[in-house]
Amino acid sequence: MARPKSEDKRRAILAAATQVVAEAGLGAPTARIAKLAGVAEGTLFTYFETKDDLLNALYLDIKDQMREALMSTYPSKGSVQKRLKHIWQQYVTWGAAHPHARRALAQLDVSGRLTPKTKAAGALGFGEFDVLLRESTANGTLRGHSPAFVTAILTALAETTMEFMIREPGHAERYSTSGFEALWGAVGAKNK
Amino acid sequence: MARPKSEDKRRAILAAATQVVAEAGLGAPTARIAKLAGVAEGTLFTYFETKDDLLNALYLDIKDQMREALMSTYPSKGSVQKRLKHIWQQYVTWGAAHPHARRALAQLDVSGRLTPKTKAAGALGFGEFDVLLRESTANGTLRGHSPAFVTAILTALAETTMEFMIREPGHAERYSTSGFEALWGAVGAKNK
Amino acid sequence: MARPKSEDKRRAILAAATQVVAEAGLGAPTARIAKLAGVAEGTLFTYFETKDDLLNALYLDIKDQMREALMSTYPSKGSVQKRLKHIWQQYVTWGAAHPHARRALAQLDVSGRLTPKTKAAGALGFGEFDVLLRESTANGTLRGHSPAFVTAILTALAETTMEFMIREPGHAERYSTSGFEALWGAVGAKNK
Amino acid sequence: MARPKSEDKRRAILAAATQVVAEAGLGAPTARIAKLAGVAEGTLFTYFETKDDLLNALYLDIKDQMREALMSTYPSKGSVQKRLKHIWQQYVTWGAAHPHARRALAQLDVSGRLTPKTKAAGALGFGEFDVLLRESTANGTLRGHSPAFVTAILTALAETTMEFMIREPGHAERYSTSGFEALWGAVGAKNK
DNA sequence: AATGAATGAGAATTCATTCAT
DNA sequence: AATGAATGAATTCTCATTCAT
Repeated sequence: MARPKSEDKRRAILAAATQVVAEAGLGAPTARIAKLAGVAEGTLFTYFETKDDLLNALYLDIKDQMREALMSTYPSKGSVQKRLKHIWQQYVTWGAAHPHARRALAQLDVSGRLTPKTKAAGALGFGEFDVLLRESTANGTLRGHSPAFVTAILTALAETTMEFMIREPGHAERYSTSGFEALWGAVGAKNK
Repeated sequence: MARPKSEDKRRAILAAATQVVAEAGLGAPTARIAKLAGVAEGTLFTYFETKDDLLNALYLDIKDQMREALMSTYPSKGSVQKRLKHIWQQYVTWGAAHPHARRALAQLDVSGRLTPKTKAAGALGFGEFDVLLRESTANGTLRGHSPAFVTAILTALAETTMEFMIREPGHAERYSTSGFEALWGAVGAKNK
Repeated sequence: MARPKSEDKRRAILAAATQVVAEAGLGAPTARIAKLAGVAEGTLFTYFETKDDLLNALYLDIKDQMREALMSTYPSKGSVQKRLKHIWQQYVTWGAAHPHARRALAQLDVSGRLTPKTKAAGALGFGEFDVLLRESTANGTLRGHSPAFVTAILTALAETTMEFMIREPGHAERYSTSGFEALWGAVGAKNK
Repeated sequence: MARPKSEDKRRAILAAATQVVAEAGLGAPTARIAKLAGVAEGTLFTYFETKDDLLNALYLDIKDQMREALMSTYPSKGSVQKRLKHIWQQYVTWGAAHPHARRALAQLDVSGRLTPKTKAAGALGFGEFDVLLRESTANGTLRGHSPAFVTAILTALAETTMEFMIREPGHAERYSTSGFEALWGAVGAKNK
């Protein structure tokens, strides 16, 4: 066989795309991405047929990284609050540490260039966390909200929190804590 | 002297831009905006020197509309919760009723094409609401968060809530209520 | 109104396209056509939306010129042979005088880039000549061939003749005469 | 020594090229030809150094097939008309049976990508037919036209005839006959 | 001021050809 | 020899902006 497609190159292109999209938006030239990735302009298209394909793959890739960060050390046991807190911690830590990924994700999310399939695949696979949500929302530990609404609130508050953590790194720790308190106040069972 | 610039045309362009940006993103051609506004391609540029100028003006314009919706009937008196709830109600009602404006705003917010000046001006001018925030965060009625953080949380939860209100119009009322409860749980003083 | 579209520019583009297509085939860059026409690359596309549109317009334009050359002095009276000879003379004279147009036409004809509509429109409008053909093929003056077949034969022999006229300009006259004799022998009523 | 080049592959590439060029013109990607031929993209270039080389080889190959069809059963004896008719029959039968080859040939002929050498080689080698032409044109049996002109007329009328045979297969036989009558009328000695 | 044609610098993508495997 | 990934110049078309009318 001839040279096989290189996983390294694929990763380099995705990494470059993350940065370039974060910095310059979805209008960023594929040429710039290719250059930053260290491949020829045409090579990008042997790995991703079109720019939209690249964008969709990028979305899934970032979601994968995020999922890995959130779920790999997820504790199956412990109170709802404890498990939720774990997710929260991992999430904001990851997000604050990967501003490019976060920003690219934000652009992609509102872009209208993701296929329904991509959106669906991106949402999937948070496994045990989904279980936690379904159970807790059902039995009232997380009020009576729907799991989707709770996830959306979690995401929204986490994004907000990360924003502040990045803006004021000195107070990152404090924001993370405040953020979680806000989340728990928002969705945790009403205290008597 | 020649004809003075027409305020009508300016408004038509902004309205068209709102819709086009909402539907097609920031990459949407100025020609499309001009056409929808019913003016010539070149005319757009006598009202806004560059596309970025238009985008910045659009951001401020939508923020203005939002402000008008939130603040025009703002009650100076009443409990913190009551006044906050008023803001909330106006906000999500406006947002659910103006999906184009909301979507355009979301695109603009993450675009990197707004000048710091525009961002600042957009945040300003919520007048009495700012006072409420500053006082309440100071005296503990709204926990100890900074006013900026509280505003960000409010915005984030409201956006999330609107999303669901638009997606499931039949349950709009319920989402609005749940959303406010979440907000109050998140930022209201800790119930003993 | 602003600058109106210029008929001169349209003609310049078509003329340039004729030459460039004749010389370099249908793969010829639009940039080269624009340059030869003395307009900017983008301008070409304000006159013809796509390259295919240009090609179709070019086909019709050349056909128009041809039609003009063949039919403008067409004699309504006279024998079938006389009228056919007139067409022949005009045709080969025009063709030998416009080698670029002829060559471009040949490329377009076999290209598969002409719409059925264009092909149909190009064939139309040879008016009185069509009448001549229909009548003469019906009454046997032109054997029993169908009008379409006779036209095709006429075209094929004319093309061949022009080829030789251009290749050996010194014998142009003689080829034209020989060509017509061949045509008349091919399609004229069988001599007793 | 490494594997010798395979004649099978060479033929597969030429066959694929015939079809692809017929269907998509000379602009057709070499990759598509290679794929249809069942070889790798790069392999095509070990058999033909450049695309133009392939195109020139293709032209000669199709001409060879044609020659084979026309000349293999050529009767050395018989009247001029009889021998000419044999050529005609073989020609239009072959052409109607190989539309791809015919169409590819037409594209190549007007393409400007054939070298003079190729054009010359393609015209050569019709052996005894050339003899027939030279003698008959000289002694007046085929009027006084030059052999080249007669060949061109033959080709032109045959192409036209084939077009109609393919378009209306039900009348193929009739067109073949009519076509030859036209040819004989065109070039046969003037009937007294 | 209003118009829309004109401009030309990109943009995404294609493709003949090369070359590592 | 065979493969197909890699290359980057070339291509068609778009679009913000300018400018003649």
